[in-house]
Amino acid sequence: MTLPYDDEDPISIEKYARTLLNRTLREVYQASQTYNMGARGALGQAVEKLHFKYQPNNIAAPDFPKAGLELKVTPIKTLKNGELVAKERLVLNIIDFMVEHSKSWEESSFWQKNKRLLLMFYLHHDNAAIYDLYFRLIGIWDYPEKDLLIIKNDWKIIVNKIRNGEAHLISEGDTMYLGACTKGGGHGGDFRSQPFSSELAKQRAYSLKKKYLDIIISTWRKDKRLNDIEPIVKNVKDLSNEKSFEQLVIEKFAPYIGKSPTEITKALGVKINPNAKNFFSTLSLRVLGVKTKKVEEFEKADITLKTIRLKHNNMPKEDISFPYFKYKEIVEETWYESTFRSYLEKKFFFVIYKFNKKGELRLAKVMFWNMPARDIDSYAKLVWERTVEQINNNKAGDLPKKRENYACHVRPHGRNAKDTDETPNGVMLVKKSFWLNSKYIRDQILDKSID
DNA sequence: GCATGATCATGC
DNA sequence: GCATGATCATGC
Repeated sequence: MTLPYDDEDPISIEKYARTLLNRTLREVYQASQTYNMGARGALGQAVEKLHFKYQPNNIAAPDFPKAGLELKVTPIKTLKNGELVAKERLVLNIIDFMVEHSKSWEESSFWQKNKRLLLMFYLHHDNAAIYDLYFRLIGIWDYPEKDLLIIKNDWKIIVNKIRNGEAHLISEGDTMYLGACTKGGGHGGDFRSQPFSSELAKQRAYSLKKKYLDIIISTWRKDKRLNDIEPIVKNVKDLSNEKSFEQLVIEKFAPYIGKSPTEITKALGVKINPNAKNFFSTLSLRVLGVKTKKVEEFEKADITLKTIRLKHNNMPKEDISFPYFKYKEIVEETWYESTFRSYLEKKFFFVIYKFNKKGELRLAKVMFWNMPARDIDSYAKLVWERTVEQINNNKAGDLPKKRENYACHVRPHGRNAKDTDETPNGVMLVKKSFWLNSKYIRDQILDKSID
């Protein structure tokens, strides 16, 4: 059968893909309802069959092997402020723990299949048949060289966990752009064996983080929000196989360890209002050489920059809060797919200051941190489950306290006591959220380098 | 000195 | 007006 495009030529394929831009499959193909409408991935399969005229496959090579292109059909949505963002992460191929560990980067299943993506973003609609969804952005995505260095390092982190017999301890927070997300069995229910440990590990697939997709979308749309974002890595040569992004960032702070915020400001030769509430975060941005409000790499990797001030006994002055939860929504969640768990799987960048004996603040240390998978599925899980149980038992007024759990607790988090939310039992109660305990944070950051 | 409850400041 | 991150106040 003659194809309506040249399957050896990526540009021809991209051009042909774009004929679906701002259209639906039904408009183009008068599609019947033959295919499974609701199934996940059904639209992708329909695009392969109806539009590209090939049978969906399950091979290790890209979908268009001769052109070296992997086709991905993935949803976007519009936020209340009109911004267009990815609806979810982009799930790529499943990782075969038994095989992947023996591969080099070049031979890896990720690189073999996904080195060049043909992305077709469609606008998500809750109740629409797959034939009635509109394609809004279509194009080939070539990872910028700088991104590729970070992705390559991400891949090493994932594979090293397998090599260390820790496939069961992989967390999306371990990596920056390339994640290893759970796949199958209701997300986290499908277990596989791993080569260097007898522990079963959740089946995982490579994925591109949602925030990484957001930047692809913004880039293609030339969104204004890109003006607020500036990269730390100005030049590809800033990174190498020997120097990861994290190391580069830590090096940028190294000259200022032991210095006061004022001294750092002076040394940088910048003017920042020391009374502004965002003084510390602005100072960190300037140390990183970023003049705008946001760091590109942090945005794409969904890394939260947090300033922590340690008291003289190394205890952080404050606990770390998360957004409040809605009582009626949290009881409908499962732990594994809970909002709280998704917050905990993110990476943090801690800029840690410490009060010295005279009560003066000095930069003590910077570090990237994400909550170890073990802690997430033990301490945090217990607190979350107890919280749901109490709310369900009409005891939303008595949720896990700080002394009850080593890592986290629940406490009010509204504008004031009158800022309330309705419980499943119809009672109005002050808004609450999960918090990470200062003591737990202390133990996570404690190191001989702080004294 | 810490746990707990409460509120502030900022930005959208 | 509200969400969110940051911080304060009180009492044990």
